[in-house]
Amino acid sequence: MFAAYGPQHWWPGETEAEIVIGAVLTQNTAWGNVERAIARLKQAGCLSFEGVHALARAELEELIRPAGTFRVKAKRLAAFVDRLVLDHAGSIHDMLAGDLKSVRCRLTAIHGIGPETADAIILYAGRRPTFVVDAYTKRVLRRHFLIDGNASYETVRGMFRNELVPDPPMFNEYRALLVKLGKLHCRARARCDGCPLASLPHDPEP
DNA sequence: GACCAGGCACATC
DNA sequence: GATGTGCATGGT
Repeated sequence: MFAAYGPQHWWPGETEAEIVIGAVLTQNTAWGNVERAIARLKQAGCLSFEGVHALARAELEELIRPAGTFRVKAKRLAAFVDRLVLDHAGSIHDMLAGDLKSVRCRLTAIHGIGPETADAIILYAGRRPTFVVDAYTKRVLRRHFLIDGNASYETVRGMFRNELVPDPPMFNEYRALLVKLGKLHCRARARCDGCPLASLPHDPEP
């Protein structure tokens, strides 16, 4: 995939705060809408943990509105920065330090941070070796008959963790390339009845 | 107008 | 433990 598509330059964010905020905002949301919300936060001078923490809930909601489900996501971002400030004195490095299992539990205990968002934060903001499993990853693996349709998040994550050298930059690139390929699969199937992809399992599994 | 997009929490069975 | 539903915007 790397030979075919080259580096994907993920995560598209400059700071740890921007990565975390993007990870929450992109939940069930197209990235283009997330970019617009992030641009509004930046414009308001609030694209930081302190900035988000200082905002009133209604202000935060209004700024991130383009990303959709803005009330839900404002609550989740507020929950994250609250834990960051209260438990780690506002230090993201402190929050992401310690053994990976503990860090993962710490993150998933926060309202609005599920397994995928936690792994995205750990890999892309913490640059630590955990694999992010998303719908595209499952789609690509399933269409290559590497998993079946009901494989759990942890099962798929375990495949990468057990069979690859835990190298964060490689995990970063691998997952980004899976998303790239997953999108191509999706589009190719949508417009090309005769292409070889059409013979692969449908989504969802028939 | 329907469907989907780099999920998650919550209710219910 | 498995399944269903609400959240809400913007692009196709």
